[in-house]
Amino acid sequence: MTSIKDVANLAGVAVGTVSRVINNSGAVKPKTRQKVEAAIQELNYFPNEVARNFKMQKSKMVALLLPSIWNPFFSELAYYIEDELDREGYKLMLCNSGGKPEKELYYLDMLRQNKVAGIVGITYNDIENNVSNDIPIVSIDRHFNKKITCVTSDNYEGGRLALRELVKAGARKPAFMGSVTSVFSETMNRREGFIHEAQALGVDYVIYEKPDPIVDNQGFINEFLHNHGDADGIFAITDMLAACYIDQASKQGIRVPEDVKVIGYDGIQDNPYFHPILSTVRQPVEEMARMTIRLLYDKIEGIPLDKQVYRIPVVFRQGETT
Amino acid sequence: MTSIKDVANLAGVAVGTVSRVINNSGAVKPKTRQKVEAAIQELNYFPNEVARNFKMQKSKMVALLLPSIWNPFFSELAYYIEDELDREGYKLMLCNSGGKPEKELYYLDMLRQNKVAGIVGITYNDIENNVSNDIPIVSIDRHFNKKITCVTSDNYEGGRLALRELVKAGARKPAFMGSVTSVFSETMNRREGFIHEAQALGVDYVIYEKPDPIVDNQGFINEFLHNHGDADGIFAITDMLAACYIDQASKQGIRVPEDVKVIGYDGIQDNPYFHPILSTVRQPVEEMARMTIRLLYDKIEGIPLDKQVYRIPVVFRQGETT
DNA sequence: CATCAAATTTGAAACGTTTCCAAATTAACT
DNA sequence: AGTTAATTTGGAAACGTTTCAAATTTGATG
Repeated sequence: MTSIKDVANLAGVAVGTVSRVINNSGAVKPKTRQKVEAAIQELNYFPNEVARNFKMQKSKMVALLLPSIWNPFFSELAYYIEDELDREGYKLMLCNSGGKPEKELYYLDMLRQNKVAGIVGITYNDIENNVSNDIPIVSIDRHFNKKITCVTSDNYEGGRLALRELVKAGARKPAFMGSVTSVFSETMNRREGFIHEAQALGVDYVIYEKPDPIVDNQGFINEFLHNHGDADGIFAITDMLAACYIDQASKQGIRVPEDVKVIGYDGIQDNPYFHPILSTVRQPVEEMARMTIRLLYDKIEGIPLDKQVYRIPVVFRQGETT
Repeated sequence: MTSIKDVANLAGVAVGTVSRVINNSGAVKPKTRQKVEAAIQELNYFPNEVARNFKMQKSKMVALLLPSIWNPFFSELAYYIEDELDREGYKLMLCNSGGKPEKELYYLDMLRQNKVAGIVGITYNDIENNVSNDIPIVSIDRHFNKKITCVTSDNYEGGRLALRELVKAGARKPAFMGSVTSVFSETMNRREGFIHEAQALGVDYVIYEKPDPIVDNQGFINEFLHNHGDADGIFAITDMLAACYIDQASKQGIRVPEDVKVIGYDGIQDNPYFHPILSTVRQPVEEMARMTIRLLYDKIEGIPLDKQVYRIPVVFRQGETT
């Protein structure tokens, strides 16, 4: 492989000079620059990025650690994250943890060994103590501590919004359906918003939860239908759960939205060719992704951030289920 | 950062010895090994992977170059590819090209500079000439030349299968709906299989194509409906197109499957909560992903492959649209 | 205990950059 | 032209690892 040394020889200059030409650093006489550039052309030389990373002790690689890229919400997020990273010449490394704590730690270790510039983490367990201080992290939807900045949709307002929309659509006894998430998860606030708004409006409501992650959605939903057949509105903590509910409910002859109104959360239906089109609280995925990366840039450059948690407004998107 | 030298000092041995302990290469006396391991423990040392990559002039990084991870077919593929890579300690770098030739070339250049171990490419234009020989590539669904091995579903059989299923479901005049793909694209064979099977069975058929990629699906479909209102079976080249057709057709009062039978290709509906559940030719995504990576491993290790194109059987999956 | 082969260890070179100081050249004034 | 200041260039050191030839230790054998 042709190296900077070959270029220097051919151009009749020192390696340092070639380096300065390549990086536009330091002063170089126009004539010298020309010679060097000619040599680069002739040898079809391109800098060895690996050597550079090594020398600089840092790389332009950012890792995205999430449960599964297969999940449509995450794949949309990953799309925008990669796009935003590319704008500054950063590269994206993808790590599927499956939500398993041991795999999350395994990847965290690996990323440290590989000296990535930063990490975007969507993790299931508390990684606060397993993370070295010298690698910037921004997490999505998980708030651990000062060290790890968090970007999230405004879950609390989302919960309130969902409750209001259910009531507006005619529900008299709305139910929250979801999982008991860890105290670190910001998604917990969806439930809080729901509850507080129900109380503020004086509406009767139901809370139904299962440990996270829910493995047996169907069983969970059937149990709910058995115990709370009187609920006439559902706020499901994710679109997937909402869709699953509708599927199960229809098997029992329950019609949506005639008998029960349903609202999900996420807004994963990008191409609304499939039905029912969910009424949902749409997360501003693109904005979240870009903000995450820009905050990560700040951390990489050592710029102090003014907040620990950045909440981005959500909007209600009307579908066919309310 | 603590380096191999610190470990060597603490353990009272030479750096070479530490290296041999870490890599299990060469002979090391048990007693020495113990001393070294103790030192590693005490210093909490872990090898600098970047330095290693540099010295070895290769990394365990594989790039996945595709139009958009947002596309559910690709995100499933990416999931399995990452999983298979991780089994051998390889890492995945994700590159969204948007299907734009210039972006594909830009990424290819970048990957070369970064000395990735290999590339999985799902590209829109012919990258044959823009790729150096020293970096192994396996492509999915695109067959350029000897240099680039191709993994694909058995598109030809998939086309035949779709035609047969449409006829079996009662269609008298089935239509193929898709895009005129480049000659390099293996997906072209879906059309060929469709045509040949129709001819073999003596069935009347329609071929309707638009340049790839189709930007205005709706316009394309409406044009089709206008020109070929008599077609009573549709084989759409992707599930997305099938779903879009059904959506448009229903707006014109056409019922599926009563009036028209529809079959897609891909099998993207992993969680069939949404309707209609498409009848489709399911690509064996997991198998394709794993085979792709194993072939890439062979290429990385210089093992010659016996074929240029590896075709994996498809199956028909009955949904609600036939 | 002397010898020799095998096993183990040492330490320097190399990988391709960037960076920094010193040296050399050029430019700007008297 | 001579002096000084500013600009440009040269080249070595350093980053953390692996590898390899040479040196040393070990252990068996006579």
